[in-house]
Amino acid sequence: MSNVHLLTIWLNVMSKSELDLSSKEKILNAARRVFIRNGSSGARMQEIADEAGINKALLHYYFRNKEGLFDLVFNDAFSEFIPKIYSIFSGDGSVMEKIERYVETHLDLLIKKPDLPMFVLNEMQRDPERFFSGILNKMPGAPPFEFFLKQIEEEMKDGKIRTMNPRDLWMNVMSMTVFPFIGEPMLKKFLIINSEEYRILLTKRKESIMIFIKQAVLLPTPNNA
Amino acid sequence: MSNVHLLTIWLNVMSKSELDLSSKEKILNAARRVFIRNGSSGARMQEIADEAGINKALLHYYFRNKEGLFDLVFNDAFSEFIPKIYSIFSGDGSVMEKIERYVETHLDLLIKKPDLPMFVLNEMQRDPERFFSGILNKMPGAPPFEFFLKQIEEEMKDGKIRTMNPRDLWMNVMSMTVFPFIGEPMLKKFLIINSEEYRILLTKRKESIMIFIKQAVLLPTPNNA
DNA sequence: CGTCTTTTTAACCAGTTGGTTAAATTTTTG
DNA sequence: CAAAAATTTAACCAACTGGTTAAAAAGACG
Repeated sequence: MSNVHLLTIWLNVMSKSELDLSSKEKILNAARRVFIRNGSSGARMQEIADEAGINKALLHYYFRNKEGLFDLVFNDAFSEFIPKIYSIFSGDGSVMEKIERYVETHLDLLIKKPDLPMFVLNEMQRDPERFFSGILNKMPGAPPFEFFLKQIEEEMKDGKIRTMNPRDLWMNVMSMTVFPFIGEPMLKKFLIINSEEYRILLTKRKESIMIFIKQAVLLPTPNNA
Repeated sequence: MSNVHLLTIWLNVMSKSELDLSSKEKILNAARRVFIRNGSSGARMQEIADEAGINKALLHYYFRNKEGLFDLVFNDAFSEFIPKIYSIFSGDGSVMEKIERYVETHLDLLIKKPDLPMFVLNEMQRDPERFFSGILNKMPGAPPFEFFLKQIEEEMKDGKIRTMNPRDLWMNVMSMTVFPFIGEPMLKKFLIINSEEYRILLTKRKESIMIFIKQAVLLPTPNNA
């Protein structure tokens, strides 16, 4: 009863004082790492507390329960990604320019947080609804996906890019961008390289992917030299 | 003490009478589904028993513990995949022929068991050693990966395929083949299609991928028409 | 029918885990 | 300094979970 009231007050204070410095963020970062490492059910609250350098009581002092903590971490994973995707695909530019901007943006983000896609896709497959009821439909404006698909079709009709199923094109682009961060252990075995060499490969990935896509998709321009 | 002995006898009997009909296989299939659905730590023995249509006692009657059951399921996932990969990449044929055989083979397998890659890659990232100490190094003969990488380099020198980092090529091929089975929930949202349409897309994927790769990689043959 | 294996029932247990609580202690802050 | 907030300590609990056990019941089989 009074518990709920105290919580409300506390939440207001917290969101107002944008200076959530150490402890709360330490916990969130620790939680992300532990959730990624062990999965949502494999993660232990004690482990999160240890990793954050605090104790379990304080953990529950800031975050009511495991589920809530997980949701926060999960939505955080999209808070950076989705808005960027929206702005890229709904903005100006040719199909190839948008693809290039997407590859660059997503790659930069994933190199900073390589464990994210495994975490996100894993939990998304476990509960797809969470994705739908999360950030995705809280974005302002219509999703740019339909618009972008039509744009692809138009450029195909105009002979700017090779004719193919637009969805296959998009699938290929996203696959080549994201999969290396998911299949790392297997790919390292197949490609016979260690973690260092793998990271170097990822660094050069943007150019590699774009050349590959352009060769596959771009038609030799007939008008100018 | 006598427990171990009984177990040994029981194992022999079991492996000899290759007629493990219903119950054992029912359990294994159920286990795979539950492990995929909930992850290794999220899976409950009771749930596996329920899904298999038997009870927990019988489950432990056939499989000592959760860990052993999981290992069986995990290795089963590779028992079909790895040998095929080995035979494709160590066999005869041009780079493009091998890529085509790989895409076709892996795609066929994944369409039958779409949940497998998420399961495998997930647990592989959690414990990469298991993969190394599993089927991979129990295969006869040297791994064909190094050989295939060299074959790619040779064909590039010979001007048969476009020059690029062979590892990037392999990475792209594998990404486009596997990722659609991992990113389904997200891709369905982005591509604005339902599960049925998505499955149709996957069916036509082999041709789509191969055309894409050929355009990206194949040089126009200079000698013949 | 009698024997052997499979399967069920049902109770039980020890360890783990998420979560609580209350008091003490420390840090911050006005 | 004094009040308030943050953090720790430590004990505790209910629920769940993997796993065991023993006896009974149901099938399979010669």
